[in-house]
Amino acid sequence: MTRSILPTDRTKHKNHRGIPQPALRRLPVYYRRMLQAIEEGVPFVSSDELGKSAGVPGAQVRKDISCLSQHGRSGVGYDARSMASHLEELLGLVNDKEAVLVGVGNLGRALALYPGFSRYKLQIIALFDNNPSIVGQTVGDQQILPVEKLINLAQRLHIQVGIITVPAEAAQEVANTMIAGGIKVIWNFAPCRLTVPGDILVKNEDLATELAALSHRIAKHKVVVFNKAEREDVRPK
Amino acid sequence: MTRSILPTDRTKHKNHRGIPQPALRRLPVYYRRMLQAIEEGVPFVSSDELGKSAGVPGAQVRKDISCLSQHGRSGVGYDARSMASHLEELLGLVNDKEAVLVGVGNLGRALALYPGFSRYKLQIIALFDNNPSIVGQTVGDQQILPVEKLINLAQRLHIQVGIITVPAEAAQEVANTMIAGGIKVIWNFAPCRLTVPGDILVKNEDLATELAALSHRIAKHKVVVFNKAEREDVRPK
DNA sequence: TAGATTGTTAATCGATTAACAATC
DNA sequence: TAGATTGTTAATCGATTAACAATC
Repeated sequence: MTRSILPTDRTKHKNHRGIPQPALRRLPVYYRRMLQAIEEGVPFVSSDELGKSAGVPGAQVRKDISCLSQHGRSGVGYDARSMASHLEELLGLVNDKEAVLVGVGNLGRALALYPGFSRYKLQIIALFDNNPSIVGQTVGDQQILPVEKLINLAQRLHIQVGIITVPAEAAQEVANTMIAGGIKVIWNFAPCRLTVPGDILVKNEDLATELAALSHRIAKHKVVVFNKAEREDVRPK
Repeated sequence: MTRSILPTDRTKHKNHRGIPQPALRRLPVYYRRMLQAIEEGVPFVSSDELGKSAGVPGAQVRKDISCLSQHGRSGVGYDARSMASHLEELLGLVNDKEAVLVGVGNLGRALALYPGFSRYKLQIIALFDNNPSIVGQTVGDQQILPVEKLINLAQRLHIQVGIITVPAEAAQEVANTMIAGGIKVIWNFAPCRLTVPGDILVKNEDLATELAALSHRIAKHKVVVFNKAEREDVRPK
């Protein structure tokens, strides 16, 4: 009888990585639905109702919420107020998150001025660019600073988040600079993968890739619609 | 013996919905990697190499590519040129896709000027807004038109794609207008779900939701990093 | 031939959905 | 009590990974 501390150990690490990704992406949708309910003065929302906002069945919603330490009331639904504040906590929407943004082109400008961010407590506290002709300009009420000042500023203010909105070619170098400045989370809008140390969290937001995938579906979509019409034509009576 | 044309028919509709979503989102990444190889003059790329760009193992890449009608060469890899042009075809990057954009705020402006789109043959051929103070202005070389002109223009030019970059409150109405203009694919950047007929394809690009999910991971991330450091401190020797 | 890498099958993993007793 | 809706288990579905014979 060999004592085995080998892969044979099949303990299900149920919350090994916490909430599963797909569920995590639905929670903000539930959160918004709850805010809506509160605004409308509706005190409870059912799982089916929540499911409609996210495009999933009620069973999925109940599963998602079951990994929270939050409970609904049988026959009634989920308490909008308590669920909303619980989700706020869980999603970290109550924590201030300070960010710097590098690359003040059109996209950078748009993000710097996007009102949705401050609602979720993401504050872009400094803008950087390496183009001398725009350094010194202001966006909103913020001056654009030269990239050379990034490391020092990020370190001094213990910035957590860096947003990259430069062209793909420059993205890796900007990432390196951010990391040198102690930034731990990078939100990358450049269409490329970044190489980073293991303790850095990178979230890619790649519009070009999204468009390429969408493009396929557009082509496909036309065919489907066409076939549908064809079938209707052919159908007797 | 009953002839059954019922749900009992378990034919595996392998390509029922064509390429699985997750694979579809990786293909553009492979495509970009192939372009890079071509540029570098490297004629073949292996599945492991492709996997690195997408952050998946080589086996996954081979699986993904196996649903294309494209084949690699054992012991060598995939031909960069032939694979690139095949992916271009499959993803519909060769087809011209004409789009209109409604909501010329900062984000709309950024998208209208985004160079990545034209590379994939998405052409934004008209910009609309309902704010009289910006109607008539130009962005790039395009005039901003009043929304009232959308239906007519979309119908006349058989526009396929509509891009929504208005605030959440206005998004549904804009979507309705687009649909009335015969638009079949909607790329929605407003943080809300749209209600549309079944033959309309909606792709949501919801930055606020992404941020909320990211926010959770930021909070989580700090804990993980902290624990790691803790463990290192505690470790003997 | 020897070495590398494919295409594919089978095993694993994880997420979605259906169903229903428990509960308000 | 009757009706509605939860929380959870079991069944299903689909995607990822491992492994390896076939092939260049």
